[in-house]
Amino acid sequence: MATVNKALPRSKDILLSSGNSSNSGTQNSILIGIPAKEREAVLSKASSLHLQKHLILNESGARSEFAYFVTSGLVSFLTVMADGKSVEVGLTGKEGFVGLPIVFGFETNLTRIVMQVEGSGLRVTRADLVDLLPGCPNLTKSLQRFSQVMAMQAAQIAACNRLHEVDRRLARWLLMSQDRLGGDDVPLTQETLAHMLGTRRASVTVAAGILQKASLITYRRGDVKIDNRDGLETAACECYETIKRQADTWNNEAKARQGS
Amino acid sequence: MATVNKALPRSKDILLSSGNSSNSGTQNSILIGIPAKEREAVLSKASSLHLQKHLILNESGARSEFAYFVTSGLVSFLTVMADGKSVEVGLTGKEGFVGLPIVFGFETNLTRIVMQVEGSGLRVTRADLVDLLPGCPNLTKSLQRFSQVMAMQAAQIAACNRLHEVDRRLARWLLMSQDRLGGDDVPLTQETLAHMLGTRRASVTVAAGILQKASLITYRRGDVKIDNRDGLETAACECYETIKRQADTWNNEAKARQGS
DNA sequence: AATTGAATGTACGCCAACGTACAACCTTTG
DNA sequence: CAAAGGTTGTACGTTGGCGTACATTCAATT
Repeated sequence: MATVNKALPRSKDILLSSGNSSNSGTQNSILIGIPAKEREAVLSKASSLHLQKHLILNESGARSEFAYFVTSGLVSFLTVMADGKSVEVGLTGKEGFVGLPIVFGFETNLTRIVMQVEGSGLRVTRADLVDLLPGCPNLTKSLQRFSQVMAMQAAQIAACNRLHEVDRRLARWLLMSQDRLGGDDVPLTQETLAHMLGTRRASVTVAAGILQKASLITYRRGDVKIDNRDGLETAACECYETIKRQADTWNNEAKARQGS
Repeated sequence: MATVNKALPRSKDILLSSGNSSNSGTQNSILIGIPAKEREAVLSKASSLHLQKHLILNESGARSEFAYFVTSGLVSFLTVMADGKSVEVGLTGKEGFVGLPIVFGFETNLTRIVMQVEGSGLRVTRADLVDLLPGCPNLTKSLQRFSQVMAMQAAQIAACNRLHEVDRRLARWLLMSQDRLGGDDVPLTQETLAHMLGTRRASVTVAAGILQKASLITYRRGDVKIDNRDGLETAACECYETIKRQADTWNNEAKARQGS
């Protein structure tokens, strides 16, 4: 069971570059989908950061000081209970954004937001983002729509976590993260997976064993490799498909806007 | 287990009045919190409806044709699986709104939205709402903030459904609905509660029995009465408190705006 | 008042997952 | 190379909830 959080590292961000980081922004779907003028405005205020594994972008219940346009890696939104148990309620990658409460004028963020797979992102301060938004209607709209996509994802995951077995949920999770990462391996320990699935580490071992025996995945310490994607889709619950349909709507939209 | 949905009644709405229903709008927190001019604009396009029990305001996956400003009753947002099992991912009453996808420009709504306790609401068509929003910045902002409140609620409920036992979840649910309904009885059958908690009807019977034996509630067929609210708060999981804090932020905000 | 149908109580075997513990294992570090 | 520490495998009894079935009770008709 999502063992009690033993001081997850709150490591220092590594600053890659600051100010007008012209090309790095082109990795994030949201920034890609807005007019160059708005994008430049954001980039002028953004710092390009390496976001290392287990970095907490926002602690549960804490004030959101920064917003992030994720450009690579895997970010997970966790609801954390008083006893340290946690469940993932959302997942995003280079198509995503962290800091929605700021956009909507809320102080704090209920969920803990963690880098599950290291990556990079563009960071903007709360104050800068608040200043930027009124002059960036397309960005604003894009972020609002993104918030809806994440809300729908949360609704589906909520039901999934209640109704489906660990091995199916694990399969769903692996597919979702592959979609967001690209490539076919997911560098994660079973401990971490347990936190996200809201289950015990031992249950993940068993579930992963089932998938491996079926030749769908192979894994070594801290690294899951997906061998048979189609098989994994069959092993996963219907929720994968449902969430994917939503996510695709979102992604296609971004691509469509890119043309304009 | 959330027994398979046997043709929930899709009963006819009962039209109470149409057009400029001047005073009925004052029951909904969102409408209360916006300037009179915007409120009047909405009311001029709204139909005041009685929303009977089990009325489906939006079917899972269906296109949202109408939006509703709820003025009384209890509305629940359910994620429904292919086999008919369901879990509640959100709950609202006279402080709420149905039709967020329309606000954000999405076609469909993933969740089924049902009247769990009969009430009333102001209905606006999709087209009318879309026309209204550009001229109503306060309303727009209010709806966007409401969407965030519901998203946070979904995140907490998601984790709760995974991590907490039926009787604690039931206690949480009763408290949440009492907050939204006022009074101290919740007119619901155990079958309905099962759908929302994502569990079997028989499990609800047992859980309700536990709460009744502890003198926290009494119930007869289709009606739960809350006898000891403080006791029920102790019996409930931490999620009740967490969600309430969020909801209060929202409600206080609405009240504050009312002064302006 | 009798009848009907819905709502509730309860019981059965069963199973997935729990909490816990410990051994085995691999990778890194000194 | 040995030690150390994180990662994984596995096992134990326990438990909450499942699926199902059937009996009971109540409320609303006729």
